[in-house]
Amino acid sequence: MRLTRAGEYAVRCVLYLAKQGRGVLVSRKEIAAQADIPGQFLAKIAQQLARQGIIEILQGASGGYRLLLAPERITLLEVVETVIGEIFLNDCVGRPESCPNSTVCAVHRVWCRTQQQLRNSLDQVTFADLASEELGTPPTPGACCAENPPPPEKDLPGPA
Amino acid sequence: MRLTRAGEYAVRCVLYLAKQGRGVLVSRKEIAAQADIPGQFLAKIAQQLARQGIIEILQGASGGYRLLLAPERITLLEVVETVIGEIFLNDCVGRPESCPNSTVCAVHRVWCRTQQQLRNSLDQVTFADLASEELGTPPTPGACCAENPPPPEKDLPGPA
DNA sequence: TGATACAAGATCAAAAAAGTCTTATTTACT
DNA sequence: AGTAAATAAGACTTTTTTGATCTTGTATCA
Repeated sequence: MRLTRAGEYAVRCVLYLAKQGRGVLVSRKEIAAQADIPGQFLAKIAQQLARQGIIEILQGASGGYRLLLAPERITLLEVVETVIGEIFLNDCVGRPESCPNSTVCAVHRVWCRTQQQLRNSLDQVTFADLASEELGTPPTPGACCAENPPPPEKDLPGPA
Repeated sequence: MRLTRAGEYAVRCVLYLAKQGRGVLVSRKEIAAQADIPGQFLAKIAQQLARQGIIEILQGASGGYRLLLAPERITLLEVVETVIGEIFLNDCVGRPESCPNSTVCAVHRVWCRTQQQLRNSLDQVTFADLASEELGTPPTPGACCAENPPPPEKDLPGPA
């Protein structure tokens, strides 16, 4: 139930490229070193990103990768799903046949709805947002998790 | 990036018990058969649910499981997290040390926020909702995924 | 034409998930 | 008390997924 390493690497890669600016050629070696990604692994991820049209790969000596699209047009969802496939919270959502009664199943509907919500959220964040936020604004102290505690624990009466 | 089978089974188990009514004793065998869960696997899952105080386990001949709480007080999130642990969309959220610059990282903040949103959504669905919806209301034709298509594909200009 | 850089698929290793097995304990019934 | 029926608990096994590397091949520049 979490992002895979490949997904994380893809995000790092695109973010690094976004920071350099669209169209700027960067060697795989540099990205791997700077973003802390195993070189060969990055190669495979990059190929997926290229197939998706997000980056362009230049071969040959002094080859490398560069961002093909404007960072404003690349969303977090896009990059993540390019690498890990469409996000499914539950098998039954992705493969209806795995759940014979999915049309009747109330739980099924909840998963569908929640999943869409999640995907929409990720689809609203662009790499322009991410890059600028990271270059400019300082940490925005406490804008993160600490301020968004998990839903309050239900006050269970405790095991009888 | 999806619910594990154990999580799915836990939901099925609790839902089945919720349909029978709170406090009604049901044998593990029956649950396993009706909800299509491997018996031994169910045993382990049930133990976790019991530890959490959601169900009660009765041993001995004519033993079985029963719902300890009112279905209105059990949320989908609770059941799921009881079995698979707290939901993390990304490693860096769960273990800040795995991402040295999490305070600066814009992506990190997005994951945090989105994760909270997801968890909140699941926390708002109770098993009373699920059970009643399944017993009463018919399929609500097309209230599901089909009506909630994935975020429109960004119109990528395609690989140059 | 050789050195450098990426491509692409095969392969390997480690981790997680899914399920099973075995032994022990608890309870009901006779 | 003794036996059968039910679950407990943890070890163990198998399968799948993930993460990463290796190898061979192709493209480009000097």
